[in-house]
Amino acid sequence: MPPGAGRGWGGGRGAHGRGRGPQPRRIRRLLEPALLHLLRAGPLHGYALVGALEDLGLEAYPTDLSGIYRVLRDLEEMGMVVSSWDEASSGGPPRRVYELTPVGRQYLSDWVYDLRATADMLDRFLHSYDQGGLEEESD
Amino acid sequence: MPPGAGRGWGGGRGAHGRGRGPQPRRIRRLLEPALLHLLRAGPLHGYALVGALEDLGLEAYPTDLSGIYRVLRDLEEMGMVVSSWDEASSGGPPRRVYELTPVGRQYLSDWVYDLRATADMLDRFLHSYDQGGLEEESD
DNA sequence: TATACTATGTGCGTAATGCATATAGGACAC
DNA sequence: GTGTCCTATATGCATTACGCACATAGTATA
Repeated sequence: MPPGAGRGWGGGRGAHGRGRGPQPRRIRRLLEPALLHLLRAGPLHGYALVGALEDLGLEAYPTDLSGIYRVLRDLEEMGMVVSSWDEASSGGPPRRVYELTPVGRQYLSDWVYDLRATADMLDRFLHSYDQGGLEEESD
Repeated sequence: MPPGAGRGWGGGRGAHGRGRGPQPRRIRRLLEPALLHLLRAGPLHGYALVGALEDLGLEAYPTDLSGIYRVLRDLEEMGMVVSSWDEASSGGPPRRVYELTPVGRQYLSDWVYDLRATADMLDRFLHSYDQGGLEEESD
């Protein structure tokens, strides 16, 4: 049993005993840099960002729509993005389109710096695990 | 402004993220596999695990003692470790010594599998970021 | 007795976030 | 023109992870 009861925490609300609830995303607030990164390619609205996220290869991070909208509004409040209502509606309610700001670009850069440090740390840990396992493989 | 600052994480004590000072814990519950991994080398008590954690190279994850004790107790409740009071006291209150169980070893293995997936995902994201930045450097 | 170091543990507040739900425009079937 | 579905945005609620403050207690020593 993996820590999160498998990688399917987007599908079924399975049974898991203990006090361990479903294991959500591993990296905190990853949605924030992910959305900012996607907006580098051009303005997008929230609903479209879902598919873009999957294309990014974050399939292990199936995100609830509400999370995306929330993060986008937070980012706008922080000045990292600006939004406007899309005029050219294409069969549906109006879309709020988000665009990356220079400040947001820098913020993303900081995020990436941080994520690299996290990745390095992870690699060190995994390497240590592999090393430590050499003599433990008697099992 | 780094991702963690100004939102109640790193800003509390004058320190900010970006290289120095404590940073917000990026990977959820990393303490769990970290402690299990350390226990692979042999039984240890909570207080000793602090130093061991630092030696592990998780300096970016300065952990509060309470967190360690809490995780250890949770792990024991899950059957991943077993504890016993250390007889040979060495100048201080009794120590509760934790030992990895076979189930815990497997659980750690699962954790590591999961962390590798996270590391891969992170690498893909960072690579995508680097790629996407090629044409954006006009700014 | 007081202080300091070791060692374990609890209480509390908050950020992050999954899930359910609300609201509403547009398209199409009936 | 009503019902249904898809698109699209948004709010409410409960849970989890976890940092920080604090409580408890054994030992040593001044």
